[in-house]
Amino acid sequence: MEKVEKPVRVSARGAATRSALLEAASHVFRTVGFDKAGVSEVVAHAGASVGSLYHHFTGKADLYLALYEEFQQRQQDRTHQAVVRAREAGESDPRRLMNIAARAYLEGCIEEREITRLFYSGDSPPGFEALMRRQLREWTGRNAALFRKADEPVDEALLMIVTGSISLAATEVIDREDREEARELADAVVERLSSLTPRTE
Amino acid sequence: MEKVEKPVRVSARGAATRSALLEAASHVFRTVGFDKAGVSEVVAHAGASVGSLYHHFTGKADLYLALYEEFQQRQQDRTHQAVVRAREAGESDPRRLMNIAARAYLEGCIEEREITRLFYSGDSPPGFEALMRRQLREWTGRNAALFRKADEPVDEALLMIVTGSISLAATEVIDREDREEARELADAVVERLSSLTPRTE
DNA sequence: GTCTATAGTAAGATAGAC
DNA sequence: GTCTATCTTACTATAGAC
Repeated sequence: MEKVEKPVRVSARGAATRSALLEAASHVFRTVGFDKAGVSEVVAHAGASVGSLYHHFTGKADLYLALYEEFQQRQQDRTHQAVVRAREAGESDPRRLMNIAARAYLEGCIEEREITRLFYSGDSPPGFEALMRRQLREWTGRNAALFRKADEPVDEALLMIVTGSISLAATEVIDREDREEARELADAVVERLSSLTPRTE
Repeated sequence: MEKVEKPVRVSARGAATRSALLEAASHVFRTVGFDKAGVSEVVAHAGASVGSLYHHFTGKADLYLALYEEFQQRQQDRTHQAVVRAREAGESDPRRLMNIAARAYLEGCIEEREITRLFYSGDSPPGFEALMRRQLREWTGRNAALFRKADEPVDEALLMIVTGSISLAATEVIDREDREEARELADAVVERLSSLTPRTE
């Protein structure tokens, strides 16, 4: 089966409107939350109209999901690059690589904490929680791959512990106003995890 | 300031209606989800009317929250009793007690997995996610108290790891159709956690 | 005090002109 | 591609019978 190319937007005006809508949605959602946010507020901030919004997106929820997809892509790039760099530096232990990826993910949350708060707030369109759970499982899958790549047996329970810990840590670090404080917390959790992971049974 | 007694419902018919509404809401929410569920569907299943609903509850969200409060109370009873029983059996190690409480919580999720799925689905009224996070922090606080009670320093990172792991484990065990399989998963995670917790640094 | 029937209201979604 | 005006849906509130 062949991958169908997504129709690339060519109109300069169209792209600008779409971009402005995303920017406005990001601002409004972060300010008043997804549920309370009105479509009219978003288009007002974007200097566009309701009809425009429904031309570029299928609705309010779609706008939210587009913001999340962009964020998720950036996060995946960050963690992927961190692992690649570590590998190039000679690291090959799957547990260490997993922790490096986890730390990079948390760093991304801290750097983009404003928008991250939105996604972890629970104020999201219906079905978003399920989407996040799927992504979390994919992440677990990629971590399992690190073990297989190193010809080590996959420690399912450990994967769940690491994944769960990082999820909770993410919600905690974005609550810290001071970024340095947030980094200390992230370091502490990852450090503690890495001090636990070497254990074999 | 004085605690005001909640007015106890005296009318037999009223109590029955309220009960029927909760039962119906539980069924409808689990079937079609909170968002998609209509107030009219709920009252139809309950054999009541919309006005009745608004007499007993402030709205659809209140109905959901009432169901959650009942669930949460049962869960707290379970974990509390598990800890009390363990203490009576001579257990005093805060790490073991924490794990016993965690296992009891997961057992409750498995026993009531249908309703638990609803609360962990993310399809909830606005603000519910924030409520769950508060409760999670309270749980962490009670675990911290176990350490203080035993005159041991509180290991913050460990608390976060245990809390995060159990949260994720909860979402996983309720997905298992087979309860025995779910119990094995719960055992594995708690087992792995307890094999890690004795570590001191 | 409890319920039925009905109206109000707000906001997301759509149609069709430009 | 963009916009204005309109529609629809479903939660919310209330009047009044029992």
